[in-house]
Amino acid sequence: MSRKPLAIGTLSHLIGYHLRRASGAFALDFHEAMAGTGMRQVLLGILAIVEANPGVNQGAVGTALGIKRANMVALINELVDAGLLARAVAPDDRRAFSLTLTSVGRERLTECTARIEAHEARMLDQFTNAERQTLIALLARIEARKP
Amino acid sequence: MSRKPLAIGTLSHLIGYHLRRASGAFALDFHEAMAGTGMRQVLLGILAIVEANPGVNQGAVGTALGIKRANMVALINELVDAGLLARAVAPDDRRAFSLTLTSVGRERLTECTARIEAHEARMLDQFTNAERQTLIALLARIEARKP
DNA sequence: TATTGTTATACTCTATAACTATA
DNA sequence: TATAGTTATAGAGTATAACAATA
Repeated sequence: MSRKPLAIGTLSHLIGYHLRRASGAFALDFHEAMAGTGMRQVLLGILAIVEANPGVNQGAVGTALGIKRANMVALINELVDAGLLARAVAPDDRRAFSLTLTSVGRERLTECTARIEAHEARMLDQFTNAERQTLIALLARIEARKP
Repeated sequence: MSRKPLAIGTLSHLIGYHLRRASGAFALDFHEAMAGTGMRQVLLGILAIVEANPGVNQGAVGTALGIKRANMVALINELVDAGLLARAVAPDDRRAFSLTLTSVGRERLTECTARIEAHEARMLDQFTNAERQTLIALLARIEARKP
């Protein structure tokens, strides 16, 4: 017995609401796409940043992804324990950790990237390339707001 | 000592990543905008749905917002305890609860809606009306994907 | 003094399974 | 049997404060 969808009232014209719902839909499908890999959105985000910036400091990765220092610790431990990330004292600053991908980490990232591409293609199969570019450009302007 | 922003590598062309970041930026500013009201995104979402559908069932609200039945219980309790929501046994189905806003709930929603409008205006001050419409339309198509 | 990473902690959101009462 | 709401519980994300080592 299916019921007709409810009116969402004031929410309908709020960008924040639609962002929340769309982001949630992506997160759900992402989670399914990663089944069996043990990887999550945050962890892949970290691996991607380290791949693009080999030797980067732990704190800088957190800043780039909007993750607080205190919360980075457990995440990095998880990736190091899984053998995906190598952590070394930074040569120029003995307080800091310099992060690099291990070869296993590189492989894992490649496998997962393939899954992510499929997931994105599935979620956006009704979108033209122009629409995707438009969407990314609009979202990037929102992110660019100073925190 | 500010450092230059890192390269985000593969993430840059992923809609899912940008949705996550943009949604997070909105959530953060929303949270600040609600300081002192005790209201959160989910709670306002519920109030807005009930306002638009007086007498609606608890479960239907959850379905509309993507909240699991089990998680609705505490949220509705919170709103009822705060005197914002009235919960009555549904006249046509004694298993279900029929929800309506109290007068206090209506006032609270009005106050918060004003804050939310200001928050949206602040987040989107660089966007034209056309761009906002485009963004909402694109996001709505993502949400529309069957769960 | 300020910064990097750490620990401890708490709150919110989300997910699952088993229960009750009604239908 | 199926559905509406409930309880209990666990995992994940996020926030703050206080600390050690280093700058």
